[in-house]
Amino acid sequence: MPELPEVETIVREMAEVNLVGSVIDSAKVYWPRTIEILAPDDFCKLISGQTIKNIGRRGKFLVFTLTKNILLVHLRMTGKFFLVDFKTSPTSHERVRLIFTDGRALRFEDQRKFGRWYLISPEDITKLKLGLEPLSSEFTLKAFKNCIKGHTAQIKPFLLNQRYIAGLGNIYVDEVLWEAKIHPKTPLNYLTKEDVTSLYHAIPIILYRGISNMGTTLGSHQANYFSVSGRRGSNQHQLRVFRQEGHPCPRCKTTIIKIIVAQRGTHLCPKCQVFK
DNA sequence: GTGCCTGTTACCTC
DNA sequence: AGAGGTAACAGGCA
Repeated sequence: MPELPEVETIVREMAEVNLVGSVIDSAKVYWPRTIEILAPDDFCKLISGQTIKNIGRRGKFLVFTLTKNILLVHLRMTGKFFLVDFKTSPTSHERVRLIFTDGRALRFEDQRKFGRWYLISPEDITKLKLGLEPLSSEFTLKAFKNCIKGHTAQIKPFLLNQRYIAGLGNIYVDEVLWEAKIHPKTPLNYLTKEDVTSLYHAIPIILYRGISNMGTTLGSHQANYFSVSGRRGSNQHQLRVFRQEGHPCPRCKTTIIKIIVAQRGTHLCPKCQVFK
């Protein structure tokens, strides 16, 4: 669930609640496999005493710049952060907790246990196999064309692959392809020049919309996306095709259908997005 | 209870 | 290169 807009919302909210500048007093690990690379004890020892100098994002990774290290967090399916008082007891899905010297604590909940934390040295951030940042200045039409060049894969799995463009997941890819009027199974080498241009423009449009709506929170159950303060996003009300099967296409009123592409549920308008 | 579905990614084989 | 399958894991849902 958390894709680029959700992660970006979390980053911004962490700044709003003045997490930058906080000093980590200690850490607790309730599910060891959340911590990659280091043994949980070593992780806790190493991170204790460090100050959060900055909080940013790279693709779907949260990037905490600490005094000595970089902390990368990937939320995968159900990872969530909450700011609590350090006295609050851990919840059943709490996997890691950072306790700050001011009495606050950052709780990491992750129902499905796929979320991962990586405490690395600053140099190692370059080892992330991530492609273009779609909302940065590096995402030019030229760079986009260049990253497509030579590939023959279907467009949807390509857009989901973080090594080419970083940050898109199943929801936003379906929305992008609807916006650009491209069928999800279209091979990259079949895209016209016009297709590539509309795709290039659709990506930031869809991502910025998601961010301005503070992310997508589908349904009501707990596994969903919630921001650090427990706020829901509202982008689910702006989805044009994702989980809209049976409803009319907002553009042409044709009934939205759901198919499977690369083993992923895929939503599209069969009239706007014709397979060529 | 049973089987199927789910927003992510890594790893494997062909 | 890319397609397809499996796995990690838990819970909702019919």
